[in-house]
Amino acid sequence: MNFEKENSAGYLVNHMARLFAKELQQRIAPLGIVVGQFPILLQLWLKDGVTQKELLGKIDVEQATLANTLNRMERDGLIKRTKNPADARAQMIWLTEKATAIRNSAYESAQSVNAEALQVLSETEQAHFMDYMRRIIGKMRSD
Amino acid sequence: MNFEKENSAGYLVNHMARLFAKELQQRIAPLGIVVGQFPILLQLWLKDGVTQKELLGKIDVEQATLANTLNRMERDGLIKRTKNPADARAQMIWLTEKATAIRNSAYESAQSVNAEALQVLSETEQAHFMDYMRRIIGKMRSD
DNA sequence: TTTTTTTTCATAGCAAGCTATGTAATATTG
DNA sequence: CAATATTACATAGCTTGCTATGAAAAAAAA
Repeated sequence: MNFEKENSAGYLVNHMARLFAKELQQRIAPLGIVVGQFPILLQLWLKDGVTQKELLGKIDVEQATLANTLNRMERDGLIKRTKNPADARAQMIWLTEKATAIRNSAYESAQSVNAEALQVLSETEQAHFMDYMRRIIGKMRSD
Repeated sequence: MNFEKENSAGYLVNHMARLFAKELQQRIAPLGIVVGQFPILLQLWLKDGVTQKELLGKIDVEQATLANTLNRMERDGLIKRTKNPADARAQMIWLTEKATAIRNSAYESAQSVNAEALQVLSETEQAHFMDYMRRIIGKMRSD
């Protein structure tokens, strides 16, 4: 029995993910942010002043991962946290000026990584590729 | 300007990779191995008694990552290292009995993860999906 | 009201990945 | 041969992710 990594979906998926992350990392480094902060920023750019719980519902990582990343974001001056008057356990998470200022540049970085990576596929293929990923993710999260 | 993560290839790729890893992790845990060791084992099952350099050439991680993972594999009794008589800097890496014994079970675990994940795609779609990933990876490694 | 359960977040501890840098052995060059 | 460069691997230090567990506040139940 043999097992060729180039024929293993899991292997390719993992490799591809690291290449995407590495590329994005390089492009956003000048903005003073890192890849793990990206999904959180995306959500906070849509709406801040939310609790960690609310954020967690929008982001596909575990609670502990989010908590740790938020700590680093606070350390890096990207977010601030205020008390929630309605619930002493929860806090409200707010973007700083620094974080709001880089929004468009960050969007552009991500868009350009995506566009360049998918450049090897035709428009139709790109659409299929995205569709396949959404279906696979949908399946895997559910079981 | 808006940015929907569900429309971002990079986001989906990252999410999918974590789902694959999590799934594989669960299935190989009983074998006494973890996901990061998997690619290295795959290669060593093909051919052991190699130097770290040789291994590195077959595996898509950085040298430091490989060195660290090899240390944990040695700690976990999966590999042993012997001196290379021809070059005192290099060592030869050998699988232990424990590692060779789990080979087929490990293959099966990975195959089943792949098969179940891709189950949501038709045979043709699966082939296209793999092809797309190989093309994207090929593009991204080269620049 | 007191007790118990649940909720919200934090922390500990680990793996896996990266970049940057160190170290000893080998190869090359002057 | 001596000096220098390169090679093979290790180590330091960080981020991102996970599971498991703890702690305090809030909610529910007794």
